[in-house]
Amino acid sequence: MSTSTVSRVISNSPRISQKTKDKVLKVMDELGYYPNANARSLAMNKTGTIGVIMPTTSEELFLNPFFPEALRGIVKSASKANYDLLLSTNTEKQDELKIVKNFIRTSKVDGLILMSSKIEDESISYLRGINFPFSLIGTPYNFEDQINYADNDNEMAAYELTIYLISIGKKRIAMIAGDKNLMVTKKRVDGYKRALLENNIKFENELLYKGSFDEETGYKYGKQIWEMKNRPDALIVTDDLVAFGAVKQFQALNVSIPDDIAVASFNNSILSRYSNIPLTSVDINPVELGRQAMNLLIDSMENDQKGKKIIIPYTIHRRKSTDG
Amino acid sequence: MSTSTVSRVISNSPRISQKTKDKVLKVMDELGYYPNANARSLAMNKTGTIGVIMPTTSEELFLNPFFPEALRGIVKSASKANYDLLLSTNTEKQDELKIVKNFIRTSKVDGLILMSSKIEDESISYLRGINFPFSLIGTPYNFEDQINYADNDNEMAAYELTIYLISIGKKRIAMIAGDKNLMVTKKRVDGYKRALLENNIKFENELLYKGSFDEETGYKYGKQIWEMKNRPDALIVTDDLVAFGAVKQFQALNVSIPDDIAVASFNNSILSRYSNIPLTSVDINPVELGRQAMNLLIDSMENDQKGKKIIIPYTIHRRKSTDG
DNA sequence: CTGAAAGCGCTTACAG
DNA sequence: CTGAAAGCGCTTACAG
Repeated sequence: MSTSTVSRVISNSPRISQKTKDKVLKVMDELGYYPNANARSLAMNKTGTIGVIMPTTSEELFLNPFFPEALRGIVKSASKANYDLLLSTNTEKQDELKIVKNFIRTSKVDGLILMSSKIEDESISYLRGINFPFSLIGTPYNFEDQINYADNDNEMAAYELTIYLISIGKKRIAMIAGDKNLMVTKKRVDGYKRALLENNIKFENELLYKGSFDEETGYKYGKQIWEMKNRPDALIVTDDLVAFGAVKQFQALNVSIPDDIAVASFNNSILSRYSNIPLTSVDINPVELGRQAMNLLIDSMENDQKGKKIIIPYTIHRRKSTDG
Repeated sequence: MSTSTVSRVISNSPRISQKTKDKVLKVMDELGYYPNANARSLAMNKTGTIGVIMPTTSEELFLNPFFPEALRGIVKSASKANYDLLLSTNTEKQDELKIVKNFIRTSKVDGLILMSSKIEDESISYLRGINFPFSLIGTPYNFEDQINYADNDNEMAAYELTIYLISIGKKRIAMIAGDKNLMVTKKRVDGYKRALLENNIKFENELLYKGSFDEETGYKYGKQIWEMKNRPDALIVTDDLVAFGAVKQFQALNVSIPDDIAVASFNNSILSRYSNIPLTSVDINPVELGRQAMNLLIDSMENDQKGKKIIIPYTIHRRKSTDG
C-alpha cells in the first residue's frame, strides 16, 4: 500500500481494485487523513480555486446590495461544483489588473470571475491575451463572441422604463446613470436614448447625470434637477440607493412624487418596497447573474467553452413613485 | 545567480548584497516573474490565506446586511495586512465543522474567522482543541479568556432598548429573538430579562418568540402577537428585516405604530431609516466588528495572542416606530 | 555573501 | 492492479 496507491484511491483511479480502495478509505478515515492541497496543486498544476474580482474599493463595494447578492449566486454554484472561492481584497491603491495578474501568476486560481465590466476593460484584455479562463457579470465592450458572460439586457430594460414613463404622460425625463466607464451605464443610457428618439423627444445632455452609486449622489443631483429652469417631470436612476437620495432631496424640497416628478430606478432592493414612497424599480436578478456567470466559468475551465452568453430576464416592479 | 539567491531576494534576506538584490529584482520585473504560491506554501508550511466561515446556508447569508458589512471590514483589514481570503462555500448538507476541518487539514488556510458563535459551538471546540489560530465575531459561550473575539455588548444593548421602551410608558414588551442556539440571541434575551426584572415586570415566556432572520418570521409572529388576549404594547426584534415583517403585518391589521404597539430592532440597516415607518434600531457597527475580528486573528497568527476581546460600541437610533 | 542539495507532500508516467 | 522514481517550484539549513 504505497503512497501512489493512496493517491490513486483519492483520485478514484479505475485501475485500483475495489478491495484496496475500501481498505485505503477506511484507514484514511481512521487517521483523519486529508491530502495537502498545496502539494496537490503543485503536482497537478491546478488549484480548484476560483478568484472573485470585486469592484475596486471595498468601501463602495457592499453599499450596493447587488454585490452581496451576486456573490451569493456565485457561492451557490461554486459550492455545487466543489470549487473554493478566493476573494480579491483590493485596497484603493492597487488596481484591478494588478490583482488579476497576481492571482494568475502566483497560480492561486484556475479561473476568474469579474463582477463588472468596463469600457475598454484592461483586465478583460489581459485575460483574453493570455487565454486564461474567466467569465463576466456584465456585457463586454468588444469581442462579445469570444467571452463567456451573464448579463441582463440593460439596454432594453432602460428602454422599457423610459417608454413606461412616457406612457404615463411624462415629457421631460432626466437620468442619473453610474460611472461612465461601466458598460452597464453605457447600455442603460443607450436604451434611454432610443426610447426618447422613438418618441420624438430630443435627448439633452444636461438631463444626463453620472456619478457614484451612493445616496449622496442622488441627494446632490436631486437638488440640481429641481432647480433647473426647465424642470424634468421624471427621473430614471441607476440604483435604488441613489434614487433614495434623490427622493429624500425632493421631499426636503416639498416636491410631490410622482406628480411633480416621477422616479424609477434599478435593483429592486428591499428598500424600494419599504421606503416611505415605494419605488418603481427593475429587478435584475443578481443571484442568478452570479450563479450563471459561475456556471459559464466552470464551462470555460472544464470544457474550454468560450463566447457563450446568458441573458437573465429582468422584471420591472411598478410602485408609488411612478403611481404604478 | 542561483534559485536560492532569487528566493532570498524575494524574502528579502539580509544576507544578500544590495547589488545582487537590485539585479535580481530587475530581471524578475523584466521576466514578469512571480513565485508560485503553492510551491511556496508547501515549502514554508503556510499559505498567507485566511478562511472566512460564513453562516451555514448561503441562502440566508446575504439577506441580512450584517454579513456583507462585516465581510467588508474583514476585507479591509486583510488587505492591509496582505492576506488572501478564502470564502467558505457551505452547501446545506455540509455542516460548518466539516468545512473548518477541511480548510485546516488540507492546509488551505493559516487562520480562520468565524462570523457567528453558537452556544456549545463545535467549531470553536475543535479549533481550541487543535490550537489553531482563529477569531470570532461574537462572544464565545465559554473559555472567553482563551479566545480572541470582537463583539458588541449585546446584553447591555437589549437592556437599554427595553429600559427605553419602559421609559416611554410601555408595560408589556414582547421580543422576537433569533435562533436560540446563537450566542447573540442568548445575550439579548438576557438583557431584556434583566431590564424587566429591574422594573418589576414579570418575564413571560409566551412573549418571547424565536425564529430565523427573515421577513416572514416577523410577519407570522406579528399576527400571533396582535391576536393575543393580553396584547403587548411594544416589541423588540433582533433584526430590521424581521421587524419589517412585523410592521407590515401590523399595518395590514390597521394597528397603529407606535401607539398601539411600539417596535424597536437591531442592525440599523438603511431600511430602518427609509421605511414608511422609520424604525428605532441599534447600530452594531458590523464593519468594525469584522475589521477588529480580523485584526485579532492576525494578532493570534503572528504573535500567538490569545484571549483578547474587543468590544465595539453600539448606538441606539430612536425613530418613529417608538415615537423617537 | 552565495550555491548545491535536500525536502515540503503530492501526482503520474513507467515498469512490472 | 500496484510500486519505485521523478518531478511540480519553491525554501532553507549546510557548506564554503
